[in-house]
This record gives sequence, structure tokens and C-alpha cells, in this order.
Amino acid sequence: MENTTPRQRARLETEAQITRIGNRMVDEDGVDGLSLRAVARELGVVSSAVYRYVKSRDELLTILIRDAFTQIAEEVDAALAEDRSVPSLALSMLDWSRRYPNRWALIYGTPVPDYEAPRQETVVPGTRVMVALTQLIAEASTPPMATSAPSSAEPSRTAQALGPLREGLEELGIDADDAVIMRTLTVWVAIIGAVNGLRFGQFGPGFDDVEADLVRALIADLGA
Amino acid sequence: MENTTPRQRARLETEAQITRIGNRMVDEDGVDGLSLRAVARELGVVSSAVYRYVKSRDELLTILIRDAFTQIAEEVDAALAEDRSVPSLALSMLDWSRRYPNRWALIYGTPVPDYEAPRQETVVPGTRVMVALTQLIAEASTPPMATSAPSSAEPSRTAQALGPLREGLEELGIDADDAVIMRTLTVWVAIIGAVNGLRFGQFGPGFDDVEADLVRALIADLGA
DNA sequence: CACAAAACAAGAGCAGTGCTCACTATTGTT
DNA sequence: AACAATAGTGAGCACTGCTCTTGTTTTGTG
Repeated sequence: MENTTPRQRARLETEAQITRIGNRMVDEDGVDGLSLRAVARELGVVSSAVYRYVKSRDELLTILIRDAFTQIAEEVDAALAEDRSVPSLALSMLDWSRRYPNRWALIYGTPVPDYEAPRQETVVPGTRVMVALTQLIAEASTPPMATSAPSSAEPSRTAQALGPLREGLEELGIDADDAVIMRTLTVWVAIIGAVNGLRFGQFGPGFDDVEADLVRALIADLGA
Repeated sequence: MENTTPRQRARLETEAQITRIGNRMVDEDGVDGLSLRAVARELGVVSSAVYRYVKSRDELLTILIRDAFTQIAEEVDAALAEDRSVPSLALSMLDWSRRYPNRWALIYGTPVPDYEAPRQETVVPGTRVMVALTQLIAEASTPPMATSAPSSAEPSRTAQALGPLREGLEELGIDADDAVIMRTLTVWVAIIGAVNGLRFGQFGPGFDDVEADLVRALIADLGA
């Protein structure tokens, strides 16, 4: 009852090796350093041969992107298992971004031009962390006092603006009220913005030793 | 007493044309669509000739980045002249990002690989908007009640984390206290994170008509 | 076991990139 | 008119993604 022939095994092994090499290339030289020709070279094979395994460079990119999303989600989940809090989530993201800056850029930086990630392939892994944050915020918010007192001047505009997000969450089986969604969005964009700023050097130099403290202070300032 | 010879005039004109073409190429095809060979083609000249005007593709990129920083800063300044408020700043950034998404990506997205923007060339234009935000926040914060009551458990850690930012501001002649810097950072990363998310499609589809409302709601939620 | 079918690999080739180098026009100044 | 600075040429190198044709190897099946 062996349902994997040696051929299939070899194929899977080669595919795994390609993504391994691809990940290493992204880690070393960024997304622009990802070259199928170089992969072929490293595999000891002629360039056209790798097209047996991946349809195009973009397809390999999709694989790497999905991998990266999954990897950071696993790490965040692990961190939350030990300390279920917003700082824990943010700091584990920051930590991952420090270890894999180019993979971070791959998923949270400028999208690769002319390349649209197939939503069905990446939406679920790509939203795991944000979903986790939503649930965290939902737990922390006391259900009764849902709508906050101030800034209730234009509720419909805000509610409408949050529409697409709410729908996205519903598709994933999450049912959060607008206050939670709003809060989640705020915290989320702040975290992503902060880590991007640090990773991309937009705040200038000198942050290397204080990154975690900065993120901690940010979360505190957000009141989360 | 003409201090510009026709030759110099021609040179400047050509340089201006190159950056014009370069900007257009970035607008149309993103940073990867920027090709010196294509620029040469459009100039009706052989490819190596453009190297008389720009030392390398990276140098042209630096020019375009400086341009983009300057352009968005001008627009923000104009918006603030009419309505001096944080939403005004954020919404004018958002608006600019919608009109020039690829230029936005150029300055606030993933940095171009292997390319380090010469700080001296880009630091001043690159920080104008953030400086404007700092001053806005400083004006709004009542000087006496500087340090906010809560989250004063670890003041030195936060102060130290904000150190590099404070130094950067001092170099630009700005002298803000830590509470203002902290608040500025929070609002800044939230704005950048939100616009990036919208521009890069990280929130999924369906936001086109509600982007401004979303940013407004975000600023409101931040209490700015 | 023999054989067709499927999978894999090779190698040449196309169109494009950044960049360099030696060489020739063109232009402005002495 | 002679000379030097500047502008432009065209060939060439090393690289990219990707395709197509040819040959080889492995595999499942009659």
C-alpha cells in the first residue's frame, strides 16, 4: 500500500529543494536575487529543466510568499500560546522580521510588480495573524460597552468604511462588531507600519538595540 | 552676464527630460519598469549615451526618490495651509498615494535592493512630512501636562527607545519632548501602515470608495 | 518481457537588462 | 583655423526569464 512511487518522491524532494534554495536566495539578496537560472545552476541542472517543477518565477514567488505567511503565523501562534497579549503578538512579529527581513519585505512590503498573488492560494495563510489579533482584541473588549462614547458623530460612514474588512472576516468565520474591527485595524496598521519603518530604515539609524522597546512603547501608547 | 551657456541649457533640459521620462516609467510600470535603455530609446539616442547624464540607474532612482519626497511634502504643506490638522495631513498623503501609487511605493515601500539612498541627498526632503506632523502634534499638546498619567511604569526604556528619533529631530532643529515624539511616532506609523495596506492591497478588495473614510476613522480612533 | 507513454533533461535561441570601452562627431573657446 | 571639452555611436560582456526542439531515462502496462 505504498502510495508514493520513487518518482513522486524524487519530484517532491526536488520541489522542496527548489523552495529551499529560493528561500535562501531571498534571504541573501532579496526578492530580486531570486533567479531561476541560479536555482538551476545550484541544482546542477540546465536552466530550462527547472521549468518542469515550477511554471515560472512568479509561481515560485507565490510558493515562497505562502511559506513566509505560514511561518510567521506559526511563530505568532507559538508566542500567543505562552503569553496571550497584543505586545506578545507584536514582538513576535518584530522578532521574525529581524531574522528574516527579506521575507518580511516579501509579504508586507511593496508587492512584486506585474504579479498578483492568487488570492485563493495566499488569503488564508496571509490573514492568520490579523485574525489572531482580531480575536485578541475581541477578548479584551468587554461586550456590553461596545461602541465607545466619543467620535460617534458619523457612525454610518465608519461602519461603511469597515465593510470590506467585516466581510473578509465573515468569510473566515469571524463575527466581530465594528468597535473591535476598528480597534484591530488601528493596532494592526500601527504594528505593520512600525516594523516596516524599522526594517526599511525609514526612521534612520540607531534603532537596532531599542526596537523591541519602541514597539512596546507604541503598543502602550495605543492603549492596547 | 549670461551665466548659462546654450550647452549648459541643453544639458539641463536633457536631464529634466530624463527625470520626466523616468517618473513616467515608474508611474506606468513601477520601479522595475525603469530602464535606462528604454529612456535612451525614448530620447532617440543610443543606450550608452544616457550614461553621460546619469551615472547609473541607481542614481536616476535617487533623483526620482528625492522628487517624490519633495512632491508629497509640497502637497501636504498646501493641505495644511488650508486646514492645519492631523486628518488633513493624513488625507493629503492618502490622496497623493492614490494618484501616484508607484511613487508612493518608491518612498514608503520596500527599499530598492542593493541600493542605499544617500542620506545626505534624501534625508531632508524625506523627513519633511514627518517633521510637519511632529509640529502639528506639538501644537495640539498642552505643554504643562506633558507626560501622560498611565503607562509611566518604565520611563527610561521608552525614553531610550525614542532616542534616535529625538536626535534626528534635533539635527533638523526640532526640539520636542518625549510625549510629543511618542505620539507622533504612533500616528505616523498608523498612517503609513494604513496607506501601505490600502495601496498594496493587503486588506483585500473593496476599499476603493471608502479609503478616505477609513483613514478618517483611523485618526479618530487614535484620538488625534 | 517488450514497448509505448510519460517524465526529465539538454541545449540552442529570443528578447530584454545594466554597464563599459574605444571610437567618432559635434560644439565652443582660444 | 587649431584644439579641447562634450555628446553620441556601436560593439560587447554578463546576466535575466522563458520557449522550443531534441534526446534520454524511467515507468506502467499489454
